[in-house]
Amino acid sequence: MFGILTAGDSTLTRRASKTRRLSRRFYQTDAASLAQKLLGQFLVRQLPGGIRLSGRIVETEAYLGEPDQASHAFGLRRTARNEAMYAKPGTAYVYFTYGMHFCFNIVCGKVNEPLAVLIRALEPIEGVERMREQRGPRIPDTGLCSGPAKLCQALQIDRDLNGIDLVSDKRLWLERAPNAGLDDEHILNTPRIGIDYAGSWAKKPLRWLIRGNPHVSRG
DNA sequence: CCCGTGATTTAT
DNA sequence: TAAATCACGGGG
Repeated sequence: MFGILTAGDSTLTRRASKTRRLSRRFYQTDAASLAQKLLGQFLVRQLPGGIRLSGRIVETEAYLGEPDQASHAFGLRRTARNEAMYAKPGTAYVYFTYGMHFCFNIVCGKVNEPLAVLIRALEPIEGVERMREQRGPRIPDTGLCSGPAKLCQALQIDRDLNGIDLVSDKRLWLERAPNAGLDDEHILNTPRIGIDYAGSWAKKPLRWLIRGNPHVSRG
């Protein structure tokens, strides 16, 4: 208690973060648009004990719901697992897969319109040493959050955060970055990863990444 | 390339 | 109830 504050945890930083949090309006759009708008923005995790972790979003994928064979909500499939996809824009959809991994998505569009953006990679910014404790002591910065399950492990995102509102929750939210809103020349658009089963939808270019960024899951 | 891993979904 | 699936990651 009453310890010296580190630079990253300063009162100034925390006050600024309040005014920069992304609002409901930001998420009220289609998944492809949101996926691009998210590049360069900050994902922030507040841990119990006051530790703040954050990263800059460098890779995203859009999942388009009803018509999208790769979406958990394909054909408006609605189950206990994907219920959060039908909630309001700005809701977190966190799911568990392969018996050991979590993935984090941001719901967009409108209520009952199950659109989402998968966050696939971050450039670690705050709390890098804490992330290394979560992920492994020898992992380089470029490997800490370079995949959808890696970033969940690094930021301690699990099923407890499924369904939370990113506009108001105290544990996880997004912040507007000063220099986000990248020009097209700095963005690469490719097919999505790991959805070979999705027929013609497997080929659609619904993945976006910051060109040349070393923190992405694959070049 | 292979395979761990177990919740979730889908088929009987 | 049983079988198949899986928006992954780590190790050859």
